Amino acid sequence: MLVHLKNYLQAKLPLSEAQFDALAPLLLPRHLARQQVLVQQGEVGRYGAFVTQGCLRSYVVDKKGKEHVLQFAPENWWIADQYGLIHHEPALFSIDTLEESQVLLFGPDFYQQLPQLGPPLQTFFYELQQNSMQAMQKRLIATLSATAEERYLDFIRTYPSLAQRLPLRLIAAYLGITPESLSRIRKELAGHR
Amino acid sequence: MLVHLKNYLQAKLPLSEAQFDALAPLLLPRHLARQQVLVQQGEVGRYGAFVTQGCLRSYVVDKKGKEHVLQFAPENWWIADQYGLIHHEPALFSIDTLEESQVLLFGPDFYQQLPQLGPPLQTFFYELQQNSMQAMQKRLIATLSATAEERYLDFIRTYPSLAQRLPLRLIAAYLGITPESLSRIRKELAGHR
DNA sequence: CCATTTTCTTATCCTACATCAAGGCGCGGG
DNA sequence: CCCGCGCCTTGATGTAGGATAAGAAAATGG
Repeated sequence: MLVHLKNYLQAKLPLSEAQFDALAPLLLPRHLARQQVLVQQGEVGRYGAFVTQGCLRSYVVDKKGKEHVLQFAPENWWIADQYGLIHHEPALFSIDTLEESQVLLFGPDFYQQLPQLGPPLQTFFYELQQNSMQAMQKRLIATLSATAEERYLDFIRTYPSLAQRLPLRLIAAYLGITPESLSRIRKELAGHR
Repeated sequence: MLVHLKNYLQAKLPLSEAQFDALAPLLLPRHLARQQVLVQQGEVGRYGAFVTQGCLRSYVVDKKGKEHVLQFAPENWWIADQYGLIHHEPALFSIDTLEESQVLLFGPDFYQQLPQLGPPLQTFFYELQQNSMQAMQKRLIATLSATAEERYLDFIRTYPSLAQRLPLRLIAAYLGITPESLSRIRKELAGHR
């Protein structure tokens, strides 16, 4: 599965064999069944993941027991509680698999080793972080200012492959509405064609 | 006003005179009147700011003309559209002053020069960014899962000094509700004492 | 220091979405 | 084959917060 990561990286930046070989030992290939919990909200997590196959998500469970999905991570996405991992603090959210998946796990050492991996990789991960920050900002803005229907259309744009692949209750948990409401929104949208 | 920043930094990390002197030229002290726009949503911004006096905010205006506040920045806070600044891209949000303020402005060069400022400062700004990432995550989670009243209590905890200092419509724009609703919530809370 | 604008409150009515409840459909296991 | 069970839909009703309006209080600026 490491070869998958190599292809992914080489498509995005110039990367020598030596540089990739320095990165590889930090990553642990792993096969995960469906519904496996990788990080548990409130506990100190040990891993983040790069997804080569399948799909993961990060989510919180609120006091009323309701789930809220923060992020989906299908193929070629990174997912982690970066802050908790680096600072060895309890995670704000959980991470689990939605399907049988292939992942490359990394621990806190990954972030410590980053500076030694050379400028191209270091810059790449730095930008990755900035992108994720910006994505989060956009999401907050959308949550504050858009209707459920607009956010659903946004979701389809962000994760085109997932709209059909995931059960509707997960999409609803991402949008911050109930499955019933999403069902009605879909009906509404279907009618308008 | 640079001395203000120096005190702030020295309280947080070991910092030599030479290191501070390398940082100082990147910062432009500036006095701003109330309601001055520093960054305009949709335009390429030129500055971020460290606030030594007064208060700024970042916010978006949605298509219905409603304002949504992303962040407040009173004394000793940093505020910037980091992504847009670094990538010379149009800002996702605006930044303006809520009061007459003293700030230290910085441009895109600030981020370019960071690696040359030495480990303590570089690490500090790296962690600053992680904190802001985590704050954003917490905020997204709260927006998705908490009621307006809970978020108001959260706000008071996050910005104790601002609850009395800012007009209620700004707090409402931060919480994602109308001033009328916030007024009701306050009444409700006052009654329960 | 007055005129004007902004700010805050309160009341009434309205709407997007939640909650509760029931029924249909596809699907894997005995 | 049919039972049970997620999953999705649909309907009826409830509710948090929005929209609108109006008036009092406070801040701002000429």
